[in-house]
Amino acid sequence: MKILNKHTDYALRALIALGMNPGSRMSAKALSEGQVIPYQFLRRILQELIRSGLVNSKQGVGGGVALAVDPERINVRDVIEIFQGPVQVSECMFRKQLCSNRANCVLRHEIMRIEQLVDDEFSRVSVGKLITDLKRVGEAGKSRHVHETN
Amino acid sequence: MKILNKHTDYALRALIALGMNPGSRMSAKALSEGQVIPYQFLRRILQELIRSGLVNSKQGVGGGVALAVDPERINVRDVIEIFQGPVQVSECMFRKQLCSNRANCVLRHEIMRIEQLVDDEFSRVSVGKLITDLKRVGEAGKSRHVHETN
DNA sequence: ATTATTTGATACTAAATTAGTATCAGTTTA
DNA sequence: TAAACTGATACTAATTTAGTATCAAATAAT
Ligand code: FES
Ligand code: FES
Repeated sequence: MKILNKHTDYALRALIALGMNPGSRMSAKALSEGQVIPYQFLRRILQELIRSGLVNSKQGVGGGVALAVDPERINVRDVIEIFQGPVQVSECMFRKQLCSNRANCVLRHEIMRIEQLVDDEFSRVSVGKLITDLKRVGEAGKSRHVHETN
Repeated sequence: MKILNKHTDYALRALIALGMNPGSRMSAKALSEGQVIPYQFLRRILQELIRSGLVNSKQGVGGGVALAVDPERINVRDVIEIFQGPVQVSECMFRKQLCSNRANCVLRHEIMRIEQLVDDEFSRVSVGKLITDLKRVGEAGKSRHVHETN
């Protein structure tokens, strides 16, 4: 049961990389090589991040993408939502009118509670926090990359 | 981002149905009709529940499945684990030795925290609790079915 | 102006997972 | 011995996720 998919994972890595040296504009190519993410795949992910307003872009030589908002104000929840839709544990479909008392459904109720909890927790983790933590650890540890799912 | 898949969902519905009238043994056919779950699919799900020890089975006429353990001692986490594996938000693969300080990875750390939280919460929801709640609500509401994902 | 570098838009393929179906052998009861 | 069951297992279909490819348009440097 995996919660983050590659889109989300790569997006987070890219955002963190962009936030590491503030104000930096990086090309998809550079990011792809730095974070070891398939170029074309990353391109599409970046395009979504641009559409969502989290990063801005500039075409042409010397162009690339940069954070459009303070990394403190980007949280993991946002990114999950962009690539995987809102957290929802399960959803009743009223399939063929069978579910006549959705409002009273206990399982649904419990599940929504947990769903909310997960949502809140992911909201609490900002890219900014990840960056500052990474930097602090980096002082000692010295590793370049960011994170790798699978 | 859906957390429960159909296997888990149907399994839970079956377990709840079995627990509703204690000691009852029901055939896959009856369960399938009662809960509106595709018969052959449910059969395989039940077979897994049997293997896992949560229910026992009896072959032949009048046979079927029944809960093997107290519904209070079956929780949603158990069922998720059977059908979707352990909760794991994401996992570092050490792909090509790039991830040299997994232990210090901040994203991983945060994610494991949330993972643990989700796990704990699902552990807290027992089939028994769902049943008693359902019964209480059922007094008033009067609906037959259990829950429906999608 | 021309060329190299970059994103924008979008279509496509491949792999993996999830959902669902089918079949036949063996057990139990009537 | 027939009917109602589960056990085991193989199979197909649908959906989602992951990844590739292409071409147009923008920008900057030469
Ligand atoms: S990148 Fe490997 S553990 Fe985070
Ligand atoms: S079954 Fe419809 S809400 Fe639970």
